[in-house]
Amino acid sequence: MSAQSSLTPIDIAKLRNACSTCSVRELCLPAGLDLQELAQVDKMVNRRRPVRRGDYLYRAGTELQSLYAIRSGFIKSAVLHEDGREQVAGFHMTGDLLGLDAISAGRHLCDAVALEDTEVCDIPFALLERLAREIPSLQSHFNRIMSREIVRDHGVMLLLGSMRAEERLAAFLLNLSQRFATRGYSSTEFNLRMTREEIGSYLGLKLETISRVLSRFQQEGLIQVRNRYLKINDADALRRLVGHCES
Amino acid sequence: MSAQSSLTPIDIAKLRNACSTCSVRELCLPAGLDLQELAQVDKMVNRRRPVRRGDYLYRAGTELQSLYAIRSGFIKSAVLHEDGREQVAGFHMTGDLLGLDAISAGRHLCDAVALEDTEVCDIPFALLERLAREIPSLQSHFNRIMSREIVRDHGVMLLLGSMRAEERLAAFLLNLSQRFATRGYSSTEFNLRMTREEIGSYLGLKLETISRVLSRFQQEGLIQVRNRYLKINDADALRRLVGHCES
DNA sequence: GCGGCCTTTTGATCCATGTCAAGACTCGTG
DNA sequence: CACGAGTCTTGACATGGATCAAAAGGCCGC
Repeated sequence: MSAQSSLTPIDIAKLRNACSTCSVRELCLPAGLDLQELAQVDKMVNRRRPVRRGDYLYRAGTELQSLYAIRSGFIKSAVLHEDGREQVAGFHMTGDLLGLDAISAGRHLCDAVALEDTEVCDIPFALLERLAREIPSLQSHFNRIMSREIVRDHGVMLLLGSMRAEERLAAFLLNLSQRFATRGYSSTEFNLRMTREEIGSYLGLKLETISRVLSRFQQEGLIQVRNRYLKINDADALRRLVGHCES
Repeated sequence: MSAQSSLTPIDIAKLRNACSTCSVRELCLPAGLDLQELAQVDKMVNRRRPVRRGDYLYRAGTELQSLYAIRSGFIKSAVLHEDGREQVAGFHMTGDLLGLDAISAGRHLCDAVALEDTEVCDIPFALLERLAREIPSLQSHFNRIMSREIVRDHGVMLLLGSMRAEERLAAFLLNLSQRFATRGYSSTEFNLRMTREEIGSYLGLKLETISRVLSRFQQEGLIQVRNRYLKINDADALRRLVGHCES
């Protein structure tokens, strides 16, 4: 199916570059593209865009133009209630693909805000659909990405529906830890990019509860926290806390 | 793109039949298929399968073979914790497509159990992917279905994360009501297919709470309940209760 | 039609988390 | 360097929903 075996080292380097520089390894690396396909993908994803801390990547209600792959940085997505409350739907980091929920209605249903200076790759959705039509493995991979998002959401539902505050926060920290590890950063030491309030919103808890539970974890020696800095001392203990509920 | 204009009345009848009899109007109706495509879809979806009340459609851990479109009946999907607790992830009725979360890992991650005698259409996933490759509008539609599932999940997350018991139950009843209406049934009078415990699991509440809130709604004249029978007297009041949080 | 099991209702009490409030810390800016 | 806004911590108290318990009602097989 693929002409992968005919790739020269230069092609491979180019491919690797196209993927890693644009954080679409998520999207194209496992797809097994040939040279021509590569050129197409190259064209598609070579539209970088910086988003400064506090700026919106997109807002609820706007038309879906592109999906966005995070090249670097940190973004939260959130739905806004009419009464001003906001519910954080997810935190996204390097390599994550944003905007999937907009495909359904053709317009975004949540806001995406950068929590630190961020660079994304702009992936025009129409172009992606067209390309995926021509490159079956790309389509197949895209299906899996969508499905993975559904699985992730089910995990959050489980967390919100059946875990207590301590369990939720432990699960959250472990999840962050693991995602940093996957990206080559320390799994035990990192800076939170979000406020206690945002964590609380995501976990269905109030900011005071987040603060209290973090303090308790620290007292018990499981972690060290100071403001946004966080160090995990005893990941196993956290895992035991989460106990029977893995997402 | 499509040869739709060349369809004879007979073809159209056949198409309508293929769709309505198998509850894949969800999947194929909006796709604008031509005759040959129709034949292919026909082949794909003409595998019906009955599932008796209490039986599993699939179990967590089993390999993904097919997606399932519900032709009639009622199915719950649930993830099982190691400790035996279960978390209901969704209730599904006629026309719904099940199994999307399995695409990610190639195996099912939750159980699907029939809450009443049910008939589903078996849609081999490999075949669906192949067909979608040949019929762009089918692929496009499938993307939207996946996205819609993500949107639905976000709605549940919002409900679990930021609504109180009364609001959750009101939202749940309105959602059921609306889905029955869409399918041509009464929006105000229907039988619940699930136990209080299952509702509670879905909404992140205990069965006693469900029972109590239902009783309270009844006292206030919003609904009438007797066992599984439910009648909505004042949908507007329920909507006001849910207030600012629409999913 | 009876007996047993599952589901539902309702009451009493408890507890985890929310709410309210005060003060401390942090960081960016004038 | 001081100020002020935003963020975080901690305490006291309130409360929604969980838990425990008992009894009633419905359903199914015999």
